[in-house]
Amino acid sequence: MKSGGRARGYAGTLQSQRVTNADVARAAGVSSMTVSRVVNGNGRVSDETRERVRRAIEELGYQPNQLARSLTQGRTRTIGIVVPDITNPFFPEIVRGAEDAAWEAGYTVALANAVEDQARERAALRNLAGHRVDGVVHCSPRLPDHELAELLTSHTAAVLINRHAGPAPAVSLMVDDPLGADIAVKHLIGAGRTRLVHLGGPTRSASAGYRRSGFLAAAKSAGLPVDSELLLNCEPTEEAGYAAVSHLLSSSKREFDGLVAYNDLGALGAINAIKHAGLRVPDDVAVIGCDDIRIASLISPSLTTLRIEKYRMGHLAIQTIFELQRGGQPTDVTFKPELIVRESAP
Amino acid sequence: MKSGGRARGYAGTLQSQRVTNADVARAAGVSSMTVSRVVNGNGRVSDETRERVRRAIEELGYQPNQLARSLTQGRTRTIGIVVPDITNPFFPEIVRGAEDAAWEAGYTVALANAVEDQARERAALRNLAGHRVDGVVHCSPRLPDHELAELLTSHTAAVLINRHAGPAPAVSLMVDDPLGADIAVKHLIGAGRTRLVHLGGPTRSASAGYRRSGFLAAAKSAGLPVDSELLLNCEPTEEAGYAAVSHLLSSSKREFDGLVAYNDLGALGAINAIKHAGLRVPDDVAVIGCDDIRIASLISPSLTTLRIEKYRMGHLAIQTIFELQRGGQPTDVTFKPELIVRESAP
DNA sequence: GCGTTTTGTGTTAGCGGTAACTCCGCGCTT
DNA sequence: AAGCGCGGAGTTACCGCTAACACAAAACGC
Repeated sequence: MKSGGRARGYAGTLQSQRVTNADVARAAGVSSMTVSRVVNGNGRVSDETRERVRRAIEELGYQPNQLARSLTQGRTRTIGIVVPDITNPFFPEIVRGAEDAAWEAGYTVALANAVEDQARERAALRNLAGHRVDGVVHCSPRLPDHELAELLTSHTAAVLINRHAGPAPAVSLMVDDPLGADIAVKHLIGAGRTRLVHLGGPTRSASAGYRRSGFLAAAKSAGLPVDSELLLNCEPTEEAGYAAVSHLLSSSKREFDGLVAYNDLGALGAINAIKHAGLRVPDDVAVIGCDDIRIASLISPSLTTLRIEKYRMGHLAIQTIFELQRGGQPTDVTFKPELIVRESAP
Repeated sequence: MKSGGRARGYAGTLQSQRVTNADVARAAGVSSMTVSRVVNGNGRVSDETRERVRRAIEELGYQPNQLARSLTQGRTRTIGIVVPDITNPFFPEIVRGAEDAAWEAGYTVALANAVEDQARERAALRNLAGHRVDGVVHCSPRLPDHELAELLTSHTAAVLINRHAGPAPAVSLMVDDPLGADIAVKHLIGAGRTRLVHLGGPTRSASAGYRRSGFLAAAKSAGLPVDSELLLNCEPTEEAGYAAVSHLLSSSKREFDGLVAYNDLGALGAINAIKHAGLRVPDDVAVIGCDDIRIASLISPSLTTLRIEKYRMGHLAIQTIFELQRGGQPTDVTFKPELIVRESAP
């Protein structure tokens, strides 16, 4: 990086003084109440006056102050979204779905990254509450149950993604992890694989827990022995997956022919580690991921994975917030994962 | 997707009545001004009183209303970020960098997707202005110069990423596209490639324009003839890149041995199209992308590409906003791309 | 023609904070 | 003893907007 270009003064930008309701009123020769009525389209205003006000608004470039509006109306038309890390490709689609839904309803989205750091996650939730967001969508919360519950009580509406609400006053949008694990394990067994590795996610992630127990249950019900040394845990990244599987391969316990990963990123790391060790995917080890992020279909071998409807989850999350605002009692929703068979586990 | 789970009443969540400044004051037996002073840590308050107020805040779970605060102070401690599409892997890193920088300073981020739709981009900018964000970071704006300039005047501070400000009152953070194109073209020539395709981005994207002219200039200075039929344009997605290159391959003009893409996603599509046509990368066609998104190193063949420091751009964007707030005159900054040589163009 | 509604608009009072000023009492000069 | 400075509060007004009520003029009913 290097600096270049020219300096830019800002004198011209500092709006001499923000145009207010009252300015418009003065210009149009009416009271500010009338302006408010025109802007919000409620109350009675004669056509003639409305036109005059409209023109004044136009000329002055009046832009209602949402802060003041929110203060009187008791709602901000803003919704907070908390994600562990927006650079994890699982989340942008959720956020996009959420933003689209919010947008359709004239709402704004405030985004916070928890950064796999409980303190920041906590602070983010508090901060959003301070900003009086009308609701929060919290993706894959890492906070312990009781703390999460307490923090959510200061929000008017909350939706959790990938986490049971437990004691928390929230609606949950879940993925059917046991089902997903069952599908994955059965698929591998169907392909003749019998020694399976489970590459799990971070232990503080609830969904990592759900997926691991789903894996164990599925293996058990299929009559497959599970070697505890083949149960790994790592951060949800390619690097961590690579490291974990490399380590396993370099140990004595390198005999396995199938691997189920917590997420696609980890699966990618696993595949690279396996290749690096001179083994082939899927010939020596078949790999199944989870999430179906974009990249899954683009790598080679392309990744067999459990597809999760991320966009729809995000979209539904916002609509659920709205439903809560209306006083409705939306129920938890569980999304069924779908196995997308590609090359890594045909 | 299927519905399940239990209904959740919200009776317990609706905070009976939000705790205000005045409530705390009453509980502590002081005036609300004193509460304010304790919260903000300014003004004089005796240790004893401070302690009393602290306790009251704690007990009541008081959370200052940022709206009211913003209204009196004339700033929101919120910054808006507009991106074309958060699901394009180029942007999450920028957003993450920005959010981290904002976070460090106690700021909140409001996110808007322009969705490759000018109307929505416009509306997003207006909406953020209505929310009185203290500044906007606008990534790859697609709006025409004059309109962009006008919309930005209603913001107190603006930083553009990947776009020259032109008449707009904003600071720009740019990538040195001519340099990047030059590096890419020279690299291909160095590898003996002489017939190059340029897979450009959307025509309404400014950076697409910069990169195309950079490509043309580089080719010219290298004495390479440029066939206009080898100059393509497409949306910045894998699908579009695939389609564009497939189309080219199925036409008569299929003789080319190198390709420079507007972005990595397009490059991926191109590679898949080339493979699909029975050709090999890099043997028959060498491909160079741009951005160095995560996936670039994970696919096969791994992608040679121009690395852009996305996180740092996002981080710097926010710091530049702060600098503008302080009345500074930050200059435009140009980031130098770095060629990361991988398998697709060794 | 005189109440009664309807219509169009203004007035008032906050929403929850904080800036700016005021006020009181005490110790310290001189 | 009068004056001053200062620590530690409280008062007032206002940020920009809107809910709720008030009220005059016009339209209506019989």
